[in-house]
Amino acid sequence: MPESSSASTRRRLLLLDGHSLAYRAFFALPVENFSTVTGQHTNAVYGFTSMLVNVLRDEQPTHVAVAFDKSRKTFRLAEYPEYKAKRNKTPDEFSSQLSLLQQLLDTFRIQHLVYEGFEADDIIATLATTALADGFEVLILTGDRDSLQLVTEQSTVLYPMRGVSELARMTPEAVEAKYSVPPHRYPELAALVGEDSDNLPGIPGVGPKTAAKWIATYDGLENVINRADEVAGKAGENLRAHLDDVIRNRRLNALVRDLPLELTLDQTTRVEWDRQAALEMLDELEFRGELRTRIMDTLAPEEEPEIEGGVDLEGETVPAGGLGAFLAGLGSDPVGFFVRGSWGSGTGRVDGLSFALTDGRAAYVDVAGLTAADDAALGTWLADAQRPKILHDANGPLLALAAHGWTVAGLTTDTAMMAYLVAPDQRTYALADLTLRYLKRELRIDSGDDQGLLFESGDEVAETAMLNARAVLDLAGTLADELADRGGTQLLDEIELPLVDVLVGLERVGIAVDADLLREFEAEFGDSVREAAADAYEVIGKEINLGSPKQLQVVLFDELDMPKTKRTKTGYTTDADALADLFVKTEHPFLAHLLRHRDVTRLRQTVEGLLKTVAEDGRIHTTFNQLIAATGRLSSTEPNLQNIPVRTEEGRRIRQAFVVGRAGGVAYESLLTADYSQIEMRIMAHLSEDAGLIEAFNSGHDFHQVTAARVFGVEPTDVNTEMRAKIKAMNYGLAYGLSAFGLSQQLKIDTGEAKGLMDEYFETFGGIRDYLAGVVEEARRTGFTETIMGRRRYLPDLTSDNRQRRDTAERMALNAPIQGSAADIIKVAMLNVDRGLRAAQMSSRMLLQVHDELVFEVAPGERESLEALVREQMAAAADLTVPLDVSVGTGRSWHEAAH
DNA sequence: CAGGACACGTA
DNA sequence: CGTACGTGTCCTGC
Repeated sequence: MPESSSASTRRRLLLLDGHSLAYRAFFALPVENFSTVTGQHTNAVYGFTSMLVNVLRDEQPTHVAVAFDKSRKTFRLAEYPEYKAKRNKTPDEFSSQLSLLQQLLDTFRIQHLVYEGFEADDIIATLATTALADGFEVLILTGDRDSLQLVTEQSTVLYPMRGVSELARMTPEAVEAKYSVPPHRYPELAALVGEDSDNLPGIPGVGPKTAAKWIATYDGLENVINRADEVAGKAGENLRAHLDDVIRNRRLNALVRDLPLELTLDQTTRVEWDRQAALEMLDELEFRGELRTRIMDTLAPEEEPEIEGGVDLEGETVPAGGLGAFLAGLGSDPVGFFVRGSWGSGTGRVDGLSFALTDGRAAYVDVAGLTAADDAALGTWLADAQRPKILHDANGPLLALAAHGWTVAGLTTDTAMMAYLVAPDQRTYALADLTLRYLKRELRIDSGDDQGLLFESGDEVAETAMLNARAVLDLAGTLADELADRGGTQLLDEIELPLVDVLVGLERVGIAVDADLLREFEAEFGDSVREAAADAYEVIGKEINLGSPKQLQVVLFDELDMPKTKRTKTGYTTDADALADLFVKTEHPFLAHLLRHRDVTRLRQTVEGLLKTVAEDGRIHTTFNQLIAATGRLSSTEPNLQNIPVRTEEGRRIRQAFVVGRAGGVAYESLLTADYSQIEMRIMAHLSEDAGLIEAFNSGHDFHQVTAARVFGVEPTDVNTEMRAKIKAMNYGLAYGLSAFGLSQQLKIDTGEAKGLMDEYFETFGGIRDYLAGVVEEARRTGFTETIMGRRRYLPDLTSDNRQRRDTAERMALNAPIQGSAADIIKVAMLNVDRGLRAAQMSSRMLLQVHDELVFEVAPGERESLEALVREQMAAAADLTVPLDVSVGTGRSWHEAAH
């Protein structure tokens, strides 16, 4: 932002030609390197933004505006039908970026404007003229040389050279030096020379040198025209022959300086950005890295936050021995509670705690300084369900507290959780981001006192902790209203919030592994990797990096001259599907060795990754993230235990290393796995109310077989393997928004046949077709999809103009209610199983959740009762029109417990 | 050294 | 040109 000292004396207006700059950027930056996951191209937006940011940073204008062309139908076209006629049709990849660019400017709160029938240049000329008359200094950033006529001592044109990073500073001297005419005569020169890009032909054989000489000799174009008879030579002849063109050129390249614009100069004053909105916009554009930093750092520095009033905190640090008295004074009002510490892998450490109350009081305690009495008092307060506590992203803090020996009751809400349920597509729910977004204030300590922080110990750690606790408290109210508006309160209170404790339990317990066996696998897979590599090298006669797609492409497509596969951004794919295809076509043994190498390398990596995470207790403690998946699923990290191989026997063996463990000197008896069979199709049957599908589930026979029989009109016993496989692929693909093309790819049949198959399927199960169409239609109308438990996912792209974005959003809309309802159901099952285990005072423990599967450790003597409990609670987790079928298996390892 | 691209594991 | 994730490697660009 402009510094206040000079803002009153120095007013500097920056004007940009949005269209010409974006157009330049479009051709300067490779479009294929700039597109979002949804396929929206962004190279023009990127290049424009980069230029804009640099100029804002380097020139520090006090005012700024961007002009765009309205359409090609300008007064110039009306006068001269050939105007800009040579210009190629604007590529669609460019046009779609203009509205995006305007959105970006809105987000950055920068004025932009168009004027029907005129070009961006004319708008700029008008604004520049007004501003100069008003004593402004003017900067014009444009890729259009016509604007050079606007250059004066107070008005400079910045003209992009080569690409988008270098700007030529066109002052009167620079114009004169480059074109040998003063700026106001530049259009006269251009009229003589012509302008290719505007399809304005000039005089044949007359370039800038000759034109400049004439203008100098005769003192301006008017005299050149009047005294054309005097001009000697061939060029003079041509001049006389093309006088009309020159006059027309001059008329057309004169910029209009007096458009009746509604925008006043005052309105172009730079205003501070909404940081959060800017960040969201950059997220949407997938602008990361350097440009993002440059934008945020130079133009929306955190030093100047948009604060709506400070926060009054009456802070204190609780002295040693005084915690009991402090906590007693908290009463039963909700407390914003913040835990300073670290956590992960099923454990953690608490360094400090802070509390914030609605009356403005706040306090911080350092855990290292606690007396035994403090510790006990804190334990009592934490465990008291009648003392309401609000946490932000409670999972980690609860792990840390638990590691200290404290258990928490009375967690009434979780601010990160609420933000997730309100908008599950967000990338993070960091406290500072939410504070900015929902409370419109920055979460930070200011060196000044403008936050109204009354606490002045200079202890930044304590202050920060208290501010955080206060932010949590304040956010809770705002987010609770927001969530209630979206109908998510029950989902929070009855499912997500109680689930936190269950997940903390799973993470703390972990799952036992046989590390020795893992090491054996590591060695074994390592041997296989070396063998496969050696075999591969032998075939091609040299050693390359088999893990490098780039090197593989050289070998496969250049040296071995194999047929090209599907394109990727950087070349041709070498994925397993493509390699398998190539093998069918070429039978080249290199491919077999390469595929083998891929497989065993992958398995070795998986095993190595697991070994690295085995804790001292001989168990692996994954972290279940509850706030990641937009559909409501959990995710698992460090390590991801939801993607342990199972499809191939070789990979499945890794599951032998996940074994039954022991606790408190007692060996558990086995692992038990329980999973829902075809839960997504059952949800589909329930939601679509398709009679045929419901009947298929109630028949008790093999689901894919029964549905295949219906589609093909045969008896179930007459369904062959191929028919079943096709319908199975359909069944699975339905919930993903499968296309005929996708189905044909998967089944390796032609698209016509796949189309026929889909038609036949939808003919048979018309309820499904109607349901799927209805889901998308309703989501487009309401803006969101909803699961059976009321979990919403907002999909604004359903109304996008961009086909690819819209199609993607439609598939998300098809999938979200199905996948999300399945997530709801297994979460309810986890809660009920957990309650059941505690109610029956059983020692068996839940260990893992893998989307439709739960894994348990069976305490001695509890196998039957556990199986009964799990079956009952999983089946009863939702009341659907079809039964929820649960299959159970036990064994001493995850592998053996398969069924 | 960070981060994009690619590949691939699961439901 | 099928949804939802997490992780490892290679390799480019700062």
